Amino acid sequence: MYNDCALNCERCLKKLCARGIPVFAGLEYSQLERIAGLTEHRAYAKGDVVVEENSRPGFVAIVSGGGMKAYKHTPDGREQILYVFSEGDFFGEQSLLFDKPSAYRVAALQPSELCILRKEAFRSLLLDHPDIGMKVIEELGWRLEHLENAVQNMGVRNLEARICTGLLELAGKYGETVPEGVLVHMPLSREGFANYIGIARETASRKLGQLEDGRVIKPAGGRAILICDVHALEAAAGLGVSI
Amino acid sequence: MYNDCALNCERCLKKLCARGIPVFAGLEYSQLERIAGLTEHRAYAKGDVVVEENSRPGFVAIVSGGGMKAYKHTPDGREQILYVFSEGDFFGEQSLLFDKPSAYRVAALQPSELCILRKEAFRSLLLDHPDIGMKVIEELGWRLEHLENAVQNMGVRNLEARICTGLLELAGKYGETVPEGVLVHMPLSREGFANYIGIARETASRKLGQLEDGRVIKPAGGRAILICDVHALEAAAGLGVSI
DNA sequence: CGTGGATTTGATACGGGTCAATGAGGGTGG
DNA sequence: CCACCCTCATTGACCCGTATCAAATCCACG
Repeated sequence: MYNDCALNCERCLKKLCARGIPVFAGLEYSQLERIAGLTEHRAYAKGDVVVEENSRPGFVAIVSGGGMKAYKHTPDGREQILYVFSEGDFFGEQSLLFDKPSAYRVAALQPSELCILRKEAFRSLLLDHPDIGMKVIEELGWRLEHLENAVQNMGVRNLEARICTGLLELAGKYGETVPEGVLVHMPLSREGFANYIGIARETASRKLGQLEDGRVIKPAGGRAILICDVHALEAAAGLGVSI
Repeated sequence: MYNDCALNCERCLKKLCARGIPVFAGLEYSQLERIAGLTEHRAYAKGDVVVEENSRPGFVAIVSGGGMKAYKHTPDGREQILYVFSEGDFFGEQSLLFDKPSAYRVAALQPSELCILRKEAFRSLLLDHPDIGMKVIEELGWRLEHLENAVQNMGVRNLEARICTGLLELAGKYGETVPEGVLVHMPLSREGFANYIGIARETASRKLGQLEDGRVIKPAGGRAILICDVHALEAAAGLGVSI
């Protein structure tokens, strides 16, 4: 399932500092050292399940490398991706205050590393550092907004708007501005992307093909996509999402 | 837009006590008195808009009577209901820690009353009563779970499952057990219900008609619906939601 | 260079949206 | 007290959009 990781605390600590993990932003180096001392490090291979739906993980995990998908699945195998987590994101918020079972499964999209804080450790951190609590609440607020948008997308908006919104959303997190436009390093396969926006894999292919024909996007090797015409994409997305 | 309400604090205080508003559960009577002193009371008529999408309300509101819907709407008039708030629920969490614009509009479903706490007042309450903060986080956790389920419903589940899940969900909040089954006092019109689960009004009618034919539900006057066969409904809902 | 998985493309079916007409309440005014 | 009207809900017919099934092609990796 997972390997106790060979990463030493020093490396993790560097990461905590260097990457500016949001929930720990603003803490002193010495405080980060203390946190690093509390964390356990685990590495996962692609496909490994980190948290099972309805289980009580008992820890809060911060992604220190790679990426994770959080998804719900039906008995007939259809999966709906709720979140994509990458470096600096955390999950396991169910363990934060009261032990609620996780509403979703979390699995690694790539070989990944996690910093794990057992719930007791995280709670004691919260007591000592109210800032962290604030950051957590802020993050939950963003997560709510993300889902509120997702519900609207799936409820009342057409396929094209959903694709474009999904692309722009991922561009915001995984995109880099280059002279030709915005280069998005997609964390998800086509199938994953389809499961993220709630459409069929084939349909995602088709519509992305149309966007290519319209010179709005261009494949850029591997999973990368170059958004050539951001404005067209935003117009098609229709409302309220910008990179 | 709204009338400063003739309710006196005494009545509001009684409500705070009597209804056991979740976020204030566990507080002393004297503390509730202090809160009542901080609140402002407003009454709204059906259809009144309380918070506009993208506005910064600057307050946290607790529903003390009636009901509210929170929804997003597209330029072409389609609306997606995200939450239904009734007595004891709160909204305006965007003002909690940082002034984020509201991601949705809130409007009264019926003549309603709100207890309004300006953000400064609520923040000072949070400082004095960490319990309230915990309750707020807990509530946000439930709200996340609600949306996570909604996203799955809209993404990968068929119409019947969505209707049944929606009915069961509302039954949990607005249902009372009677000898014949569960009597649900629907807070939403047919159109509202359709907008809540993300389908067309007509389709909702049709499928509810089929459920009546199958003796699963029965109209019970006005908007009320009697669920005769809870098990059948749960089976059709398919997964994970129980009253 | 070969193999297997992922992606794209094509053809078809059908769920559910849309439009249009009818029907049921419930409040209002005569 | 009844009739009317306005709103909301139901019912039916139709058709578009998207899922599904099937096959071809691409691509990464050994």
